[in-house]
Amino acid sequence: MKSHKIYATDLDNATLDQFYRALEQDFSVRGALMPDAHLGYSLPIGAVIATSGVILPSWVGYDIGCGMCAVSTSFDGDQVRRQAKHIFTAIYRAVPVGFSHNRSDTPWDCQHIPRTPVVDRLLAKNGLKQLGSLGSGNHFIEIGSDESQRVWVIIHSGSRNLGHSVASHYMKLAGGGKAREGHFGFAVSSETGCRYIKDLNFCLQFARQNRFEILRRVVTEMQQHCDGDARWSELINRNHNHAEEKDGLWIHRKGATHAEAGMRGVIPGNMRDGSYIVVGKGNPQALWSSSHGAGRALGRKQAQRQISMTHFNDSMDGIVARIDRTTLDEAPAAYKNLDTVMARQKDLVTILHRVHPLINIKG
DNA sequence: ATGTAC
Repeated sequence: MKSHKIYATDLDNATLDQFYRALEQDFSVRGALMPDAHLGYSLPIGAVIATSGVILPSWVGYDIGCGMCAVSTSFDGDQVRRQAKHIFTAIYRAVPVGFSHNRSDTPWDCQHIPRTPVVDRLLAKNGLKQLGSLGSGNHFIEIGSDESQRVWVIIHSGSRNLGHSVASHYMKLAGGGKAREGHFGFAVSSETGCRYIKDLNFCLQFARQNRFEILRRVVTEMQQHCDGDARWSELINRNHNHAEEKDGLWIHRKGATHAEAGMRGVIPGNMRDGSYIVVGKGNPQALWSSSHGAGRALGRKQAQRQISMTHFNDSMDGIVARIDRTTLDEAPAAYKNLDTVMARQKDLVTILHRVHPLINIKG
């Protein structure tokens, strides 16, 4: 078996099998499985695999560049608490959530960023309308307060339909039509491989710009109700779905955060327990990575069946959030314990701050 | 993960 390190302790066989099947591929060199790992398609969520000369769209996934932004602010926590319901309502007016996007294009100077006609077509269609939209599922906006009562704004979102369309396009190309299940990739020096890498990198920038735009809108809305601003120069941005070249290998991270020594990151838990702001240790055994969250304890359907609305309501006491049947599969009880996950990755990241939610926005 | 069509 090739060199690998597993940081998860409660893995099911299906997830472990999926990881080993990926690692067995000829082009796989080394692997790591983060403490929040669970079953995905082709590669588990929370897996990191280094390959030699091959890049696989299915190992990056559909939401290319999905990730986190966080910024601390000069807002006063008590004022935010008092205005929380107003801010909550204002954000839902300013940021499209779920499947929706903006009515008009969001300005973005992206002419200089390389891309192929695949991306150009999507931009000409409605790509720029998607900038500043949140999406659905586990994507969220969190306004919270840390151990020093400092207010943070944290965003989890990705490359929306643009990234999804790019990913689908290249997965079909790689798999000859059957995109999802196999370990189909491109030689990185092939023409198609170069095209995928170019569009992948564009999508990483697009996802980052999407989070910036959401952050800008959230802070603008907060300023209608409170005094303060973001400390923009200290903005953190980390994506957890990408592939990047390092020392001649292609490192695929699918639901895993890049965590080089000194690199800051954000590890979200759930809508009640909030998020950790961390700094990487650059652990080579973990392929310079950490978890991307707490990980799900229950699948979405299972969560909808098992968790009662009463329990969900009670567990969210004191936090302004959308608490109804549409967000039940995002209830705190659907996720693993965040502190257990953090304990398993103490050799991967150092904790800088703990942010507890005041307001949570979901699609 | 994504809206609306291989």
